[in-house]
Amino acid sequence: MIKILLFDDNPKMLDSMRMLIETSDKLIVCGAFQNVLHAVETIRSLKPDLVLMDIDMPGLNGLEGLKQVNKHFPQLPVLMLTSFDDEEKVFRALRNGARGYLLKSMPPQKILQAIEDAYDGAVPMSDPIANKVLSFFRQPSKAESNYQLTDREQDVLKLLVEGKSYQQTADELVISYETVRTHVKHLYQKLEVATLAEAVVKAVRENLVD
Amino acid sequence: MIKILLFDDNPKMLDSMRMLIETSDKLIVCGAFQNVLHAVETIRSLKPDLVLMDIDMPGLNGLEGLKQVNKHFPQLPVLMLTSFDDEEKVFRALRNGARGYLLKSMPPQKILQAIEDAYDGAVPMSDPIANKVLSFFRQPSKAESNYQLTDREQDVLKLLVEGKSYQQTADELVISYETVRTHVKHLYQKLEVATLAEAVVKAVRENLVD
DNA sequence: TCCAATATCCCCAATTACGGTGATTGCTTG
DNA sequence: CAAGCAATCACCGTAATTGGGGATATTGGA
Repeated sequence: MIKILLFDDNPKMLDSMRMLIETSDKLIVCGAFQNVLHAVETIRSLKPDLVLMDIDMPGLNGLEGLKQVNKHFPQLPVLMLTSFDDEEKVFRALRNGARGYLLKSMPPQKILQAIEDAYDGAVPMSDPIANKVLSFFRQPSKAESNYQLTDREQDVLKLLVEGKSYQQTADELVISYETVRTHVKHLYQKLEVATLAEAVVKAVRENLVD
Repeated sequence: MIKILLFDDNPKMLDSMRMLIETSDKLIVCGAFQNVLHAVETIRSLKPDLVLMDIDMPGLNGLEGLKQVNKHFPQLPVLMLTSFDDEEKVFRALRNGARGYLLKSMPPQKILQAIEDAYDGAVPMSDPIANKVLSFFRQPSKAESNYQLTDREQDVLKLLVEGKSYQQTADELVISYETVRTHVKHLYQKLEVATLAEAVVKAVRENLVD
């Protein structure tokens, strides 16, 4: 049996979550509270296997609760549960040690599954949340957006970033040294730099290559 | 029916994946290839609903394939499939538009579920992968520098990262060209690199200077 | 069809970086 | 005090880069 501890400022939500959870024969609610004021002591005495926490609570909110819990019990998985997929809160929660992030709009069966999965080491996230996380990764890759580097120029830049010399780059791309030089000249123009060091720094900082 | 296109250099893996997938009555394999050379044309003609791609392929590898596919068909979900959870590759894949990242060690039923989920807009990731992503958020990659760079070495490195030449660096620090060279030699030893480009790339990637 | 962009290749000359082997000074620590 | 380290400087020779020219071939559009 997985012992669950609930935090949600809304008593109705607390009740319906409790009922939902107890439809599962693997899960049991070991406590349910409307605030996180005594979360740490509560956890110490109830020893839950997992915490389900609403992020939008008045007073000491879910994020603070998460931080405290994570500080004292870094191994205890905390699932955040909320009605809105506020991007800012999602990332703050993940930064502060949340094990997953669920939307209340998720189908009840999926929520139960997510709890079990989280207990088993998974990182359950509602689809919209997972996609936000994904787009977070995609965003920094603004390659080919500004500088209009050609495919070949990117090939050359990539190898130079890896520390290859012009000659090594030429060999690897099976072109002549002089051709590499030409591409480099163009790269310097486009990137508005004058040395290899500047070029590779810019490439790394702005994720121009992968 | 969800049409799946497979890419994997290992023909046995290709076969077993095909068999696995066709045990599902919602999925069908519309093509299976050992390389990604003609991925774009293949997709144009077969019109798959989802692509399953091995990331470790010789020649044109999975990452390149992913990039090409994503460039031409940004809406087409691509699931990366691999044997090893190489952190670097995981993040590159996510940056380059992968819809999810699965380990071949995942239970077959979970893989099928992951494919369906991905098609429905989810971002399936094997547990170890999801946890890597989580830890990425928790620790904003502060590579603990135990390279033991001295103050002066850091001064020099900083200026080189800014694109200065040895001579410019010497002028700026009011030391001789030869002294800069000495510091650089030490930097190369400590950072275990052999060229300026490698050194500055490492410095930027690991936040060795500010 | 012509033009622009891309990719390829070449030469010359100047500058810069690299590897190795030194040395001197001053400061810290056992 | 001796040993170690950081910081400074020097010489030699080789390798690599940069900046200035110019050239040809192919391709996809206007």
